[in-house]
Amino acid sequence: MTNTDIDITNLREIGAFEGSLAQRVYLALQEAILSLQFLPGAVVRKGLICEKLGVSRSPVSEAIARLSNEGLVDVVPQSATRVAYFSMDDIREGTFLREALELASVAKVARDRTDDQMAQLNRNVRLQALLVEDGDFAGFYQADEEFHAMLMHFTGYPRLKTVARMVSLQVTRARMLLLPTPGRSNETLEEHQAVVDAVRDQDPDAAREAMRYHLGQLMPRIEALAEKRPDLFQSR
Amino acid sequence: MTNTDIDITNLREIGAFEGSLAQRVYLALQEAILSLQFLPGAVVRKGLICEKLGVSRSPVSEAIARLSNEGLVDVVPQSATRVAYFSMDDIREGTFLREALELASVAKVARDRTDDQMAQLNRNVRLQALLVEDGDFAGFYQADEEFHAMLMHFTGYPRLKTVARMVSLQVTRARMLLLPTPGRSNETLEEHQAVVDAVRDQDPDAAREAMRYHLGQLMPRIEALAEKRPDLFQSR
DNA sequence: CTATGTCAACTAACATGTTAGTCTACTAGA
DNA sequence: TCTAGTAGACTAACATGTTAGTTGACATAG
Repeated sequence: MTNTDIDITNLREIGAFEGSLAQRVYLALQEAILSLQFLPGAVVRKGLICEKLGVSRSPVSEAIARLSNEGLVDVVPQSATRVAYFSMDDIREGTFLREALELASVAKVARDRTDDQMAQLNRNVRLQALLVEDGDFAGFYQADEEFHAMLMHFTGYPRLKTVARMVSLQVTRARMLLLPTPGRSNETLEEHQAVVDAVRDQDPDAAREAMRYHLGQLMPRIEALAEKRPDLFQSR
Repeated sequence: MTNTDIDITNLREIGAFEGSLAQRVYLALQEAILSLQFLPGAVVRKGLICEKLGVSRSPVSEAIARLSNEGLVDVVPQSATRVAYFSMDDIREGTFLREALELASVAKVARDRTDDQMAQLNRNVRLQALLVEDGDFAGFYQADEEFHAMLMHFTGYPRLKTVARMVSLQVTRARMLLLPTPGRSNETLEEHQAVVDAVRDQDPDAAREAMRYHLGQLMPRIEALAEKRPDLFQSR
């Protein structure tokens, strides 16, 4: 049982974010949790955060309420708040929900896509190829995220991206532990290309299957990880 | 432009709910909004709610923050909070998201179902048949909700039901305006039966299609409604 | 040495006071 | 009469004070 506090120095100043104080505190905390600068089990102290960020407890409370709602922290009423442990159950569920949304999206986009959207997808994938060639992993990661965001954007449903992000936050956090695997970028790129090909052909079923295969590559790698870092996981 | 306040008398006392004060206030307000006792465009006044429910502004603020997150109210910073208007865009998006989750769920359940789960589904559908026979619309509505909740529960993913509910809150609210249509209960029952049959046969594709057809019946009826009650809708 | 009961310290939850941004209504000018 | 500017009232957002529930350490009994 870790009884450690969070390392408050790993919290970015709220000046780096936009919106209301509550929103900025929320973003700062979320970033620290997702990037594992706040480790699972660490106690989140409102007082410390207020002091560090120079705000009162109100916006911090609202931020923590949201994080709790997303399952990134566990609140014990009248007692304490801790950074949530990883849970294979949560990750599996997040993967399922994410897949459901992502498959429905790509199928719809394959049906309804415009030529302009097709051009944007092509451009993104060609960018990915360049980044792989250069060995720019960080850049590739970002282009990867953009690829998926782009598909969701093309559905015309603005909340979709937010919902997809929310349901798979635990998965996102787990991904942070995954080191770049040799050759994986190349495979990822090919999988993305297969999705784009199916969208180009306006073949919803093929697009679904290509995306399903692509997404299916993640879970086994996370499961392998759970073996290596049991300290971060919680059976409950 | 309606400038009316909400009718505070239509708010149930928080004694009727469980959990923290914030949670109870949230449930009370959500109920009033979903049941259209609070009409779109009405101004939600914190002061009035505090007075009526006998709590301070803190729990009310947290409740409103959650409702805002779900899109049931629109908050104008430093100014006012209003009950959100209906929006066909939101409803269409909610329908899409709900369908994505529901189809993935029913397909999974069709694959993995146990005999015990099958028995529960059969029992529910038989109950529905009885309620239709008796013309008990309220009871049928509830059994309908339970049917869908049951399928999601059988996936083994506990958050699924919550997420599905959240993304389709606008749809739920719109459904409240739909009066029971003669003969529709019978059709609904048949559609549910088709889903159960496919699950019984452990045929994921058939289950998906049966569910897709079933869910597809709702949207046209809501669109018809938008014509009749333009006062509740907002183009934006 | 282990189990159990008590108590003090700490925290989330709640209440209330304060600030600053927005809307509206009124006024003045065209 | 209509527009534009302005001031005042009102509200959400934020700060701070208060309450009550949980936890965990320590002592005491078995």
